[in-house]
Amino acid sequence: MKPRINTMGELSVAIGVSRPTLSRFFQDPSRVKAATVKRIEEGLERVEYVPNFFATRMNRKSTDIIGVIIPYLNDLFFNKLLESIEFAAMEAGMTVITLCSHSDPAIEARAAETFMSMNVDGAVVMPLGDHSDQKVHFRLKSRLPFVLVDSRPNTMPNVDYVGTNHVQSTGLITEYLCRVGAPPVFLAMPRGTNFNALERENAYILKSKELGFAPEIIGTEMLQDNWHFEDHGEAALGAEFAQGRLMDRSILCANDRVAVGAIRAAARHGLVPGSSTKGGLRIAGHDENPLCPYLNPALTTVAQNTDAIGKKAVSRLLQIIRGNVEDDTPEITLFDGYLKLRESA
Amino acid sequence: MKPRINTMGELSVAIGVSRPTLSRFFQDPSRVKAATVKRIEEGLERVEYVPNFFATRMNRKSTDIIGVIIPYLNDLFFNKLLESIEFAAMEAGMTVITLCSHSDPAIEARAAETFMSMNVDGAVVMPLGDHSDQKVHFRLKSRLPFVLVDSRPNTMPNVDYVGTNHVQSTGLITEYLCRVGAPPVFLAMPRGTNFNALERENAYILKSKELGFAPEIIGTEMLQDNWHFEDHGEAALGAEFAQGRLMDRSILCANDRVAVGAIRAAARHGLVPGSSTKGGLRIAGHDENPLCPYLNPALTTVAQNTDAIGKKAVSRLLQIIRGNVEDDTPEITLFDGYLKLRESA
DNA sequence: TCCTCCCTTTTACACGTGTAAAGCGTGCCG
DNA sequence: CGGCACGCTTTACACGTGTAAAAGGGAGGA
Repeated sequence: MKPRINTMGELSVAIGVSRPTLSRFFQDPSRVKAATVKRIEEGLERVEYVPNFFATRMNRKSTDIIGVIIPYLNDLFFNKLLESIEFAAMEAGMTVITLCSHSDPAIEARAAETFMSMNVDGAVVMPLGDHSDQKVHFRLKSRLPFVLVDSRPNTMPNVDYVGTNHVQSTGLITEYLCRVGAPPVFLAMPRGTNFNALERENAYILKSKELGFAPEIIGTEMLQDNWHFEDHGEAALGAEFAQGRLMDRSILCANDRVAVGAIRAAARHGLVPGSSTKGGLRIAGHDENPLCPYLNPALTTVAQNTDAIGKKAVSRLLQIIRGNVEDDTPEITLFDGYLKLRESA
Repeated sequence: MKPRINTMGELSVAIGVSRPTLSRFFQDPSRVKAATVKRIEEGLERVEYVPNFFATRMNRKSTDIIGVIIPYLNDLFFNKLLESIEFAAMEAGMTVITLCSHSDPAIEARAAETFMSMNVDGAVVMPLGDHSDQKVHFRLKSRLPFVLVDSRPNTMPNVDYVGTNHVQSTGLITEYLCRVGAPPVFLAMPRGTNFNALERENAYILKSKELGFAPEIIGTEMLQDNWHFEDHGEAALGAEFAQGRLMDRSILCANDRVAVGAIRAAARHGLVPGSSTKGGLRIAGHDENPLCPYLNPALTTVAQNTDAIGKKAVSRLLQIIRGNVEDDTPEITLFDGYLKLRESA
């Protein structure tokens, strides 16, 4: 076992280089002459030393940390977004610390406090649908560079935001469904749960006017008492099928998890949604949840460009952090969705 | 806006309470007289102050942080495990910091260094199947309380470990499949990728000897060049179906993600695996991935007790941290799996 | 009125590293 | 050989909080 060394001071006597030089070395080796770098690196080979994370961050003007808040862990879509954010931040040399709200506004609030107490350089927040405490977001915004991602309360128009253009994305899939069959019915989320679902619903109505068909919307009420989107989709569409309705229609779901439930409802009624069957049931979703290709039938959907969203969120944050902003006008960036045609529609 | 205060020193003059008393208050209000607590709390109402996370952790003997390493983000099973760990740690008053390996041993190694530099009280690691650099785990183990979770290299028998008893769990589903139909074929993972899959394969062979049938194993070779377990399952079973084989057998898959692919392969060949069809194709998995109930058909599987595993990992870690261990014998805890009977088998 | 106990304040030092300023040694150039 | 620039060392102070020891103050009891 190598001898263990706890402080930079001990290390400096152990390898015969002054402490300030070591400090510069650990921050950026190029600030130290090559020969000295070699001597330090050889010394580190013979010894067990790790600089103290807290001590280093306490004194730097910048902590090089980006805090990310994710709403819950049981949804691969958010994990994909998180992955994209983490890679973008890694590339920029930032350390990412992720905290999860676990569907609880109180936990989200605590996470925000933790980030403030850490003096993170900036924060990326994916909110809890309608359930976030907006005071928490305002507080974060007032204290540090802050970007909202994925969804946005309509009461916060003055915050940097990166997301999907739901008018475009929902319009795209609506047009597609009209092109290959009868105009779709919209399977919504219950009221008061999810900004994105409501935006898509409105985009669907808009597109229906443009194309000249009468919008039909189901699933606006909560039939289930739990919070699983899949169960909501299954219950809402199942109720229609039970009355013999909609069995040969196109169903556009507010998101993929609702669509998963819709497909289950179809299976229970002996129906197989599909693009190949002429004039039959079709089901489409929204988001491109990673499990879409593996469903039976594989789910046709509109992909959100999670890669672009994550990259943009990080680059915008860095722009604010580094002060490369002429004015403090918040920037709203919306990426287009793109069709993912599979078996279900 | 409330006036912003940056240090405990400023706060102490602002509300007229000495700094050491404030320090005690923030660590544990019960160590301060009730009247003083009230005065401090009233003061905090009028002022904007957050204690510095780094400064507090630097000087305490204990950082109250548990570090968790998760192998990748695109698998809900690990997220479920993480959720259980986070709740258990939260209940114990610990802060959890999670870092993701993103399938890359180098990133995993960096995460381990980060935890060591943070002086976390302990670390929970879910390894990268066969791909973790074991030196990293040994290094962590030598420096701090350390528990391995979910999977374990056979070269690390002397480390605390919490997981599932695969002999029991695989035996259970094997027995079930034998009870309701012909003895199952085992759909394995390619060699050199996954300790758990191999353990289950061995458990299957063991049980086949006990029940007196000849084990049949497919999928030990990698047909796909990518790393998606689902694609492996689809390719391996699809190759059998293409030859007209196994179309009326029970298929026991090494895990649920492989089973997802197996179900896809069945669908492509016009087969519907199911428990209801007499003598027909059956497909079963292992793990109870959260998406199992939403597949078509819903996947029969053996659930790992993720809740118990997460709780035990945290409680064992706390036991080591608090020194409540008589000797340093590593503790191996294996929980039983339990059947989740659904449509597919 | 005095004593005692409890909680607070005061004072001082500690944690491990960042960072600025001044002094020193070395090698290069003319 | 003298001068200069560069990079290192030395020295000193800073960050924000933990923590220990000693001194102070107020309430309660005798």
